Amino acid sequence: MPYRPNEIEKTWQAHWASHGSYVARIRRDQPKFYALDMFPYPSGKGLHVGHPAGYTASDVVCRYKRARGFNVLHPIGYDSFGLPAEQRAIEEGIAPQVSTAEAIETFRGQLERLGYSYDWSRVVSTADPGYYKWTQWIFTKLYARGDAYLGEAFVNWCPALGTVLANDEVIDGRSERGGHPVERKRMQQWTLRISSYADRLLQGLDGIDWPEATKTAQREWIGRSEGAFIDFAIAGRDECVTVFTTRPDTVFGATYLVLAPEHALVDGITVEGQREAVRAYQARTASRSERDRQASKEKTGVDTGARAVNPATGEQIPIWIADYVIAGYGTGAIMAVPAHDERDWEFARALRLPVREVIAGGDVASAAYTGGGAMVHSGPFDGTPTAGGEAVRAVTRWLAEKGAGRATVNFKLRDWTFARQRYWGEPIPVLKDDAGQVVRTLALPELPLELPAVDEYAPSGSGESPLARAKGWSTVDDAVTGRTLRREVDTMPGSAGSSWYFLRYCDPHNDAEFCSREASDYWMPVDLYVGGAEHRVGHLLYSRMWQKALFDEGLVRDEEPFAKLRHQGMVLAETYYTRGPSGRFDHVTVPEAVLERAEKTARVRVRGEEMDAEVRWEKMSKRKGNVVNPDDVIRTFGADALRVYLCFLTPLESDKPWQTSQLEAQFEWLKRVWRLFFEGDDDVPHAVDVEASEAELRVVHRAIDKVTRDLESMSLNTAVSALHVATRDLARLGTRSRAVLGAVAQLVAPLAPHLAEELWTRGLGHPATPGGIAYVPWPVAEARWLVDDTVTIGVQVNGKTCGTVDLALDASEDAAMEAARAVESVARHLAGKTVAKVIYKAGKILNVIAR
RNA sequence: GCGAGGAUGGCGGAAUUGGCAGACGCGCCGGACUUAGGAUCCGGUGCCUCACGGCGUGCGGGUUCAACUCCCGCUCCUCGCACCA
Repeated sequence: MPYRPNEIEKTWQAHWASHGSYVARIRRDQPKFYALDMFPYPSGKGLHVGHPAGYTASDVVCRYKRARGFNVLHPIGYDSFGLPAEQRAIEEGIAPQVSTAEAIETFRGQLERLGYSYDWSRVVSTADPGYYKWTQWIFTKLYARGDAYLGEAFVNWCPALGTVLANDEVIDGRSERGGHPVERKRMQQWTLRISSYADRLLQGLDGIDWPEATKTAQREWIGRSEGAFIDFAIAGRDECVTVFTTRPDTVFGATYLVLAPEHALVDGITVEGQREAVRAYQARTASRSERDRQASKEKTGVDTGARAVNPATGEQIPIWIADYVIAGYGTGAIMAVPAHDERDWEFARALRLPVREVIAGGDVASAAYTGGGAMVHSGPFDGTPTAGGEAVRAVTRWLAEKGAGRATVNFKLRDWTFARQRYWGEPIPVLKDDAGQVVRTLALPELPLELPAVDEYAPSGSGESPLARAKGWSTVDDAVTGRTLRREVDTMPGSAGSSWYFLRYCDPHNDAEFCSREASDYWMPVDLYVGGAEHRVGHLLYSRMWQKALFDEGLVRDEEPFAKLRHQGMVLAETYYTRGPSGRFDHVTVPEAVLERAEKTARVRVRGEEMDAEVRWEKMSKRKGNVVNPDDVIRTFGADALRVYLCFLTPLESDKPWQTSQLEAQFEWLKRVWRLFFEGDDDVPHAVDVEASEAELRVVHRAIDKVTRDLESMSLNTAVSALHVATRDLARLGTRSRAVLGAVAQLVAPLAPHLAEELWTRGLGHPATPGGIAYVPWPVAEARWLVDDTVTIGVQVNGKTCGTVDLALDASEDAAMEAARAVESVARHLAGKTVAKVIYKAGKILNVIAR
């Protein structure tokens, strides 16, 4: 019988499940290996082939590590709170608990059919009360630490829908559904003080093995900058405006101040004559969406009429408001030094404000000069060079002595708004009084605080969460305080449950603790985390913060959760665009037929009509009609072929253009592997106990060596190609050696585990053990089979290759020259010339310099 | 604008870190076997050239006996961030 993946894959999946082949236990006599996949959001649409791209890579590594004697923890679960289920609840009235449970069942089946070696006994689901009990408990810890607080935050408020929208529900300043205008509205929101971890989040990056691009993204997101606060007294008032600047050395050039329009001091300091203009400008700013603000960098602003005193010069300078100053960064106020800051320069030019040069070296009349040089027009500091930071330090010290400033470090990182006005999330375990003040958080015995059943999932219309409708739930006669209190009706964001799930996997059934120290001390940190790069500053930063908070509480040993991180590329598919109403190719379509096809264009038939289309490679998504369902692929080619294909197509981190022909090619390769082990319709095994030939040993040990090195470095595509080569060569040699074929089965096992189990047992006659081939010790490459006695090296004349020659590895230079001269093409190049010099690196190259 | 990464055949990609560029696979061309084939197998395939040979890793320089690889200067692409003081 030929290779029939559907039959053998089912058999082995059942074997692994019934024997608990991949159930992980703490074993102190073995090194541990914790491989983590970013758990999926279980959407109703099921898995698409984008998920297996990363999951396969980590599974290959896990299977390899088991064979290398590691005790592997490879869990999976579901990030099951989220908007799509909530949206379905609103639209169709289906409880998210129900639709999510269904989706999880679908996902589970699909993941099982891909042959992943997950420990299915450790599945977690963030929407499960047994799980979110601990998410809530950690929240109370954060609250106790002062890391969770009620703060004011801007939300996307849509008056027409009467609801707060998530960022991804707002497109171009309008609601995704209905296209209603969306405003920025200040609301009291639970907020996590991630900013107080900024320095540690920055420093922790130095010690972890992550893609450099991701570390850079986090560093920039955190945005540390050193500088100073400088106080500018307001003329005629007791107050002062504190600004943050990284260039205190330019303070003598500060010719005006700018406050963000939202700055708290604006109303108080604005002079009567300017009040109307200031109000109008504030209103204008509030109505402009973030997007509009970004689109136009034209400098606008209004003078408040108030004056501040420059503490360096003693001069009075105007105080303006302008939207180029961001309320949320620094102090929301700047000292403008138009001579040496491009933004200030543009503003000064647009509004005819004075420019004063205080650093020599540029022509500040024509452009801001941001380079270095000697200080000028700066009183006692004239002549001080800016190089080396001396000027900054000296001026900061001087201001500090005058009581007008101090050195500081500022971060871009803003606190994390940790509340959604939504039903489908973890209830925040807090009781408040009627004034909205927090009375207490719930204690562990009161957790989980479960979501109440509601009749209606739509937002309340007042901006409150749908939980506010559940009166019986939201009002509590509290036995602890003896008062009637109100529950928090906001829920946590999707990123809550995913910020610690990797810890719960270590001890998923623990009722007494979120995760025992014993379990986390053994399994943590994660040795390999594979997931999409889109989470580089979200989930991957939040998780690091929670880990640090838990570390501070003594609840975990490690300060960093993920020792090694790798991203997988996206799976891309061809997407067809036809002409939309605008005449441009901007309308996504799924053609009935492709009639003609060029590289980037095609002639297609859509609803019986022929038309031109553009073809682009884009990320698979349901909306674009270009998704490939793994179930369909598995039905035709098997999970093993899909796994091998995903590994082979491109390096792990590169995007993967979906090509069915390449998938088929890997299926064909697996068939060739099958035929290496079985003969004829009755599957007569080839393997016999004969001594392997030297040629066979060379092939197989070379493959062992290459595949081992490639799996270590996660170079899965080249590992597959090494196996292609070995399969081809062994087929030519007609290999029957049980030992050689055994090694082949083992090398194939991480990539195509079902096939390998079949080859190992039925093909080679090994008994089927509970653990299977994954636990058979990995073969070792013997060095003597890796080197050839003879090598083919290139022969160059004057640095240009003109032939090759086969030589003993240790051949002398004379022997090499003799052999080279015997090669006709080399002789031709040497004809009529005299050899001036010979460069010979044994086993590498022979280069003859001839004149 | 800032930051990061990249550019190798018709395509996806290799190249032990300075030593035969193009492994492996797709595609294409040709062949064997076959009643048949979505069974299987073999050969060819960077470009120019009948050939000898020449040219080739985004472009221009440089270092070197030797450069995809190192150095200098550009161009283009992709992805982030985007008035962060």
